[in-house]
Amino acid sequence: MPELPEVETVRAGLQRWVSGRTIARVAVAHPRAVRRHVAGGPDFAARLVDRRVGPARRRGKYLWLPVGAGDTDPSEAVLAHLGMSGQLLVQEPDTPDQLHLRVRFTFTDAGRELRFVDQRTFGGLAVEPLRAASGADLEAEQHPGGDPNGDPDGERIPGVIAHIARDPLDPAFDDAAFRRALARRRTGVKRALLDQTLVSGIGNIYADEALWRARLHGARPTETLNRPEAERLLAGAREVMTSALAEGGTSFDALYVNVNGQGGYFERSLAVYGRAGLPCRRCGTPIRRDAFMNRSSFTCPRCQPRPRRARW
DNA sequence: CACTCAACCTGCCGGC
DNA sequence: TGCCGGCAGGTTGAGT
Repeated sequence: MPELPEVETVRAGLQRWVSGRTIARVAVAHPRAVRRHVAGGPDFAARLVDRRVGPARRRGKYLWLPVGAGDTDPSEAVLAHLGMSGQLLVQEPDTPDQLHLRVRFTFTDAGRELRFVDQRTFGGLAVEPLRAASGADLEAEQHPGGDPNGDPDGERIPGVIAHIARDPLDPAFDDAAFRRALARRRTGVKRALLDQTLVSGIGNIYADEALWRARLHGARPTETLNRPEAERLLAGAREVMTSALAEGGTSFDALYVNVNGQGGYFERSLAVYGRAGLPCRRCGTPIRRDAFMNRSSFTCPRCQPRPRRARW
C-alpha cells in the first residue's frame, strides 16, 4: 500500500515517538508477521527485550530501527516492511486491540506502545544484522552532509535489503547511473520505475504520476528515452513525492495512516491515478485506465501518447 | 543473466 | 440478501 511519501511519514513518526526508548516486552500475535525472521517468533520477541531503540531509518519502502544493548553500537535492527496494508501505530496501552494487530512492543517507560497492524499480512518484521556500507555507499560518504537520514555514524543497512536502490530524494542517488541503467534495460519505463533495484520508493501511484508529469508513456522501451526525457522522469518523480510528503502522503481509505492513525491529504492532488474518465488537469482529455501487470495504469492519451513499439 | 508473472492475504464493491 | 468476480498502495521466487 504505501510508497515513499507514506513510509517516510511513518519513519518520521517512529523517530519522534519511539527512538531513544527501551523495549520492555514484545508479543507476536500472528506468526506470519515475522515469517522473515528465520529463527521464529519466540526468538524475535526474546532478543528485543531490554534493547534501546536508535534512530529510525529508511531505504526505499523498508524501515528499520537499530537496537542496541547498553552503550554498544547497534549491530542489528528491527526491519519492517508495510506491504500493502501494514501500519505502525503508537498508542496508549489501554487502546483496544485492533482486529489485525500482529505485533505489540511495550517500553520500559510504560508509555505508549508500538503496534504493527496488518490486514493482508504482506508486510512483516524481522531482526536483522546491520552490515557495513557497500562500495556505492562509501562513495557517498565522501560527501559530508550527504546522508539522507541524518545518521552521523554513516551508512549501515540491514544486509537483506542491500539489493534495494536508493530513492530519488536521497542526495546520494546517482542520476547518471540511473540513466545508464535505463539504456541497458530491455523493458518498459513503468516496469523500470517499479523495479526497486533500479530506483526505490516508487509504486503504482507515483509511477503513474511521475510519468504524467514527464509527459511520457510507461510503455516506452527504456532504451529509447533520451537524456532530457530521463531527466524529466526523475524530476517528475521528485516533484510528486516531495509534494505528497508535505501533505502526509496519499490515503484512499483508513488503511494508510501515520503512527498517530491519521491519513494524508495528497489524494486530491493526484493528476491521473484513480481518475479514469475524468479530465486531464493539463489538457482536459479524459484519463484512460489500462490493465497492467494485474493492476492498473492511468495515463492521459494526449499528453502521454502510447509509443508505436509499446512494451507492456 | 534478464525478464515476467503467479502467489502470498483480507476486505470491499458492484453486478446478478 | 447472498454469492461471485474483480480489484487494492508490494515483493519474492520460480519459471522462461
